[in-house]
Parts: sequence; C-alpha cells; structure tokens
Amino acid sequence: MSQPNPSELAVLKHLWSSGPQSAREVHDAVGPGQAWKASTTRTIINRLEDKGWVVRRDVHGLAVYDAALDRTRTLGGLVRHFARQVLDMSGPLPAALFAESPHLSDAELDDLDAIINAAETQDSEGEA
Amino acid sequence: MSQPNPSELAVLKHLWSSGPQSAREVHDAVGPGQAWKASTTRTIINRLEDKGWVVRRDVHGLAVYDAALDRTRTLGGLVRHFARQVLDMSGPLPAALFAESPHLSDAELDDLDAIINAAETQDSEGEA
DNA sequence: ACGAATGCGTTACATATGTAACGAACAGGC
DNA sequence: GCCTGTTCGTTACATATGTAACGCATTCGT
Repeated sequence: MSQPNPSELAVLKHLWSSGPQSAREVHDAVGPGQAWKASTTRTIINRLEDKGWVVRRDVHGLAVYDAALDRTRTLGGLVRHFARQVLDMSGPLPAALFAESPHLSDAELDDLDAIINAAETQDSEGEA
Repeated sequence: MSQPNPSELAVLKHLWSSGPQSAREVHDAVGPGQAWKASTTRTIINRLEDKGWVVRRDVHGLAVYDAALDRTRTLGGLVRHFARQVLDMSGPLPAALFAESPHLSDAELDDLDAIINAAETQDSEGEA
C-alpha cells in the first residue's frame, strides 16, 4: 500500500487541500514550514511522481501536479498501520476519534471507518 | 525526544512486557515475527544501546538488556507526534482512544493523557 | 536583442534503516 | 584436551530519506 513518508505527505496534504499546483506553488505553501529550499521541494515532488503518487500535467508549458492518491484511503492506511504496528490494536478501530483532524470531512469520516477496518486488504495482508 | 524506529520499537515492546532479556531471549521472541536472523536482532539491540534506549547489564558474563525508555512516555510521544504531524490535530487528544492498546494498562492510560497533552515539552517544542 | 528570472532535468552526498556475515573468544560435553 | 555450540565485537552493504546545488533552456521585460 501507499505509505508516503513525512515529506511526501506534507506535499500531498497541500495538493489535497488546494488542488493541482505548480512546483512553485507547492513550495510557497509547504516549503517554509519544512524549511526547504526550492530544489528540495522539487525533489520531493519528483519522487512522488516516480512513485506515481502525483500526476503531472502540462499546462501551457508549465508542470502542474495533482495528487494521485486518495486522501481518505491514504490517511486511513496510515492510521490503521500506526494503530496496528505501534499500538498493537487488533480489533476494529473507532474512526470517530479522528474527527478532530482537519484533514477529514464528515463525509470522509464515514469512508474512513470502512477503510480503517474492512480494508485489511492493502496493509500487511492482501499485499500480493 | 526518543522516537524509536519500527525495529527498535519491536524490541522495546518486548522488553517492556517481559523485563530484562538476553539477546537470545529477545531474538526468540521478536525475531520470528520480524523475520530477522539472530545477527539482525543483535544489531538492533546494539543500536538501541548506542542511543541509550536500553541499558546493558552483565549477569555472570551474559549480557542482559533492559529498556531505558519509559513505555508510556515513549508510546505517548509517538501518538502525539502521529496525531500532530500526520493528522494535524492541534487541540488536546483523547487518551481514551488508545484504551484498546494491550500495551497500556488502565493506570498508564491516566499518565498517557497527561503526557499526550501537557507535555508539548519534548516533541517539536521544548526540544532544546 | 539582451540580461534577469524561472522552470526543469540531472546529479550529489550524508544519515538512517534494514539486513546480515564473519571471526575471535569462551564454555561444556565427552 | 578437543569439538561444538554460543556470545559478542566488528564490519558490510543496499535502499530510503533528507537536503540541496548546478547548468541549460526558455521567457519576459525593457
């Protein structure tokens, strides 16, 4: 399953909330917070593209990137992984407790519940 | 703050639940689950020792290791970090969320609440 | 038309992490 | 006393991640 690292996640989160962005736009938004130089931001974006986690579109000669991963699935996967691997929780996880996250809308919380639990299909398990 | 990586955490969790153990004992317990060769288990233990996260004691010539990190503080730190960095939760976090974890006793859950929240002292903040 | 700014591909290098072998030393069994 | 299993220190190497510079091509302002 797609487990973006912290740097990649920072970029993805921006794309999720702001939609398709150019490298410069991404940098202006997340660069400062990460204390990245522009070239670093670009490297992260390139690696995301290599992994197929963002798609690149050419808009009048300018590269614009868009998240290729689904926000809820990705966050849900990270949550499930954390709960299982770090806290050794095995049963169903209560998604409602993540309602605090500004990254998840009410609608998404519904999906999250399903994803966190039912979908044992793309974490440790159904990897094949 | 102490943020053990997944491998290190696997070893620490075993030491926390089983108490001081020899390298062999640790390996017999966590090696299979991690699909580690004995030498790999030893490497992880050595790195933990280098970081001062386990202490080594000599028992009649045999090295016995014990966790030097507090279980609740460590887990709490990981939880706080995850909630803040991954889910961008900023307010107080409900410790009850982790009641499911077999790694935390009821008594520890009380501490956890305090640690997760009040102790912004050793994550991103008071690092100095 | 020319210089400055910008976008982008390429390349680099350090540290962290995963994963493990090798060899010396020592302890017991026979 | 010798073979064997065990312990432990040392060393190694690949991949992942953090972090960034460099140089070329292009564009835009003047």
